[in-house]
Amino acid sequence: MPVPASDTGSPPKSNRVARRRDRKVADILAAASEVLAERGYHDTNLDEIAERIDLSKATLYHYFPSKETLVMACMEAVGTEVNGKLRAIAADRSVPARDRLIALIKYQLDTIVHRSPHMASLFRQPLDWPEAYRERIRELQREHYSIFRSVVREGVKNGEFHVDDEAAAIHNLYGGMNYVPVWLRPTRKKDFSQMSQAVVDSLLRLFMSPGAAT
Amino acid sequence: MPVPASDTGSPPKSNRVARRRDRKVADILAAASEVLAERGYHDTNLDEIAERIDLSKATLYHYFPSKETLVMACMEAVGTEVNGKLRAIAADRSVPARDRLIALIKYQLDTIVHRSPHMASLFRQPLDWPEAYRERIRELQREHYSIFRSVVREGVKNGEFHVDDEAAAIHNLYGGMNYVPVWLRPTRKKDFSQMSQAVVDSLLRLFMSPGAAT
Amino acid sequence: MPVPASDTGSPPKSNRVARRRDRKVADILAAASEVLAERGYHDTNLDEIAERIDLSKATLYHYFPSKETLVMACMEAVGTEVNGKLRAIAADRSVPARDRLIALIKYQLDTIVHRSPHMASLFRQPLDWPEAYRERIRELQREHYSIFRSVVREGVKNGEFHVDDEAAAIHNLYGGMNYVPVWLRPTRKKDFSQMSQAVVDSLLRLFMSPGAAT
Amino acid sequence: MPVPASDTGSPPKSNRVARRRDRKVADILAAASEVLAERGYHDTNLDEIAERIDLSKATLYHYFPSKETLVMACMEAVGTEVNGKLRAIAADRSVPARDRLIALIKYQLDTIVHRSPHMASLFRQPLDWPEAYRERIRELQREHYSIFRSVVREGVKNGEFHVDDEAAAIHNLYGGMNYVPVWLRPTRKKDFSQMSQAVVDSLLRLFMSPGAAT
DNA sequence: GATGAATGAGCCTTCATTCAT
DNA sequence: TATGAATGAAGGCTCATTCAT
Repeated sequence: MPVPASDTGSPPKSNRVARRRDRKVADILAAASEVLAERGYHDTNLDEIAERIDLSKATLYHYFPSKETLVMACMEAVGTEVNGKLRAIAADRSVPARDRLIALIKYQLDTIVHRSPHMASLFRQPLDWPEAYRERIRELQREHYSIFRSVVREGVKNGEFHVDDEAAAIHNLYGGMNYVPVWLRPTRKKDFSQMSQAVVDSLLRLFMSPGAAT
Repeated sequence: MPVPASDTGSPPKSNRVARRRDRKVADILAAASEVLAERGYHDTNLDEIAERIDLSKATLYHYFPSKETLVMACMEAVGTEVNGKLRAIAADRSVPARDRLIALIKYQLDTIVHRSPHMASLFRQPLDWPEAYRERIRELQREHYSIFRSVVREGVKNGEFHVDDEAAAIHNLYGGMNYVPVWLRPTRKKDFSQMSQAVVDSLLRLFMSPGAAT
Repeated sequence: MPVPASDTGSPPKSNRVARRRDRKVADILAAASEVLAERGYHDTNLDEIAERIDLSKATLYHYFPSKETLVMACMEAVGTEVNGKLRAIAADRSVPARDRLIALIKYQLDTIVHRSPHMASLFRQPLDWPEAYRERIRELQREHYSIFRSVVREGVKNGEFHVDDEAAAIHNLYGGMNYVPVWLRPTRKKDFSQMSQAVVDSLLRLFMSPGAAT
Repeated sequence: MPVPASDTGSPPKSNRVARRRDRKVADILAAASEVLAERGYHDTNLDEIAERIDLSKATLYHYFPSKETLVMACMEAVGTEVNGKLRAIAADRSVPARDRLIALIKYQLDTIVHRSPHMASLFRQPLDWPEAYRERIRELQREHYSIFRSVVREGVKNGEFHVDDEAAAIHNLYGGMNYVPVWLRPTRKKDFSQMSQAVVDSLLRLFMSPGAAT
């Protein structure tokens, strides 16, 4: 009674192995992101990541050739996921630009608050990384940025938005959206989610021409 | 004999000594701030600070009992200076709130860009420090924040500004003002100074009720 | 049924298996020798050897119980091969001792240069190995040495050679023959092959009584 | 009663400190050379060096910025000392070239045997070092080589020596002189010193035209 | 037999901090 | 006051070896 017809030599095994490996990689990435989010890049050490998933530090090197690579993988994961979600939101032209922008902002706020601002700050800090990584990060940032910009532009084009200086407006949008005073976070998560709507409303003013100041 | 009348005997010497010591402390603080601004907290080590002022690392410990203390002193210096300047601007009630707010924003933008965002990020990163320092930093931040808030409130009170949610508006003001993507800074200093006015104009919309959207 | 008469039942299979195993062992040995020759002992790791023959590192342990054993096997292979060839050359008494010595030297020079001096240096470096291996290496060296010595002795006996101190002469022969400044090798392969004849000629002087010095 | 005229401010202290430092550096160098000689480069670790002179490993970094630098310093020390001594021997033109060559060889033999062949092998192994160090090592080697060559040339010029191919002759001289089968060394130190004269005599044949072969 | 996974032990290096002078 | 010297603790990385599948 040999092997069922549906199964063939190595592929199945290879599949299983690959799946198992992928799961492990995902676990590591999750743990690493967690620690990274809690401690920031410099205070994150491989021992802690390893310990969280009950692995030896050396084993991490079975999956990632360096700390840098591991961290970069975390950023890649977060970056592509976030950009993907944002792109999906931005792409639905049946929704008014304003509403899409609101959705984008809310998603971003949620991401920042829940994934922790540390993760976000990884994208802004000039770590001494190999140029290849730097470039990839910039790429992810440009992508992220361009999603917001595209919706803003559509809004401007169809009269939903009015800006004097698009770059400045988006700069401020970015700042407001990503501003999370890390110090306060642990004790004020609730406040932030409550403030969420108010923050969004306020940010929208950046894209509306001001009325009379009385 | 330029000794203060109230002191006799050793105090005169003590005075000179104190002056000398204060100058040294100032030198150290300046060097430390410089390195901190250039490299960021984690890439700053005492050797480099000491070397810049031609001092031995061990000597630093005559003036500051720990790296934490030294860095904290830098933050204290910057924080009180900035807060002082801002307070002076905010205090002049002869100037319309709007103009004062503009001045505050511009000063803050300049500070961020010229003192380097690294210094600013020190105030946002959750270093693993003793609670006493953490509290002092929060205090400086609250002070800083309250200056902006006071001017905003005045503006609201006298009808210059209109906000739906003061906290949200100031949050966004803060974000926009402090947002400096560290990655891009070195190559885009010019852009930032050029953008300065546009950013200010855009931020002001946060405090003006939006007009008709078409 | 190509089974040897003496074996029955499982042995046939065992035979094939053994052959297969032997071939694999040979492959591994070849790869290991290659890496050893390229990188030297300390810069050779099992991963690289395994990779070259498209095998898992763990699999190496099916054939060799340790890195030491594997390296020793390489040395055994090289040692016995070289000693075998040399012995064959030395054994042909129809050839004058002098010509045989020349052939021996040339063969050794070729071996050093082509198999790389790294391989040769394995025989000279005092690796922290179990005494058993050390002893085996000494044995191979003694064997190697004795081949040269035997030809030299024959030459001395039949008047082809003249030496004052056989041991010293052979020592110097050895040194000259095995001396390959590793640093220079990659860029000077040509020089070495060109120098080959000159080196041999020079070495022969060790075995000829000097003429008048003026 | 202030300071004696002969003593001035910092220099004396600086002198003492420098002396103390120099002594320590010398101690470290000695210990490092010892370990290097016993174990070879790859099996030498900083812990052992530090331990031998009762220092913390971290302290070594007070004197040498890296393992490489420390090892290089050892080589520099040995290289310059040996070259210096050899140069002194070679320079005395009142002595026949032949006698000077004998002295050179004997000094080199002694050096190899007493400082251990490991030290010598450092000069021949292609460690993965920064090019700057590689170049310096080559320089020391060239210097060393040129000393022997210069004496040989003088000998050839004044008829003391006869060679067919100078390069080949020196190559063999080098090989014979530096050939010390490390494996055997610990047990045969005596043999080597006894053989010393015989080896020298044998090597001299490289520089004398062979007489009739009977 | 083959291999992915896991790891302990070890190594080089950094750095804030202490201390004797 | 000033500093050279010293160090413990920690961190990133490598590698031969083991083991379950």
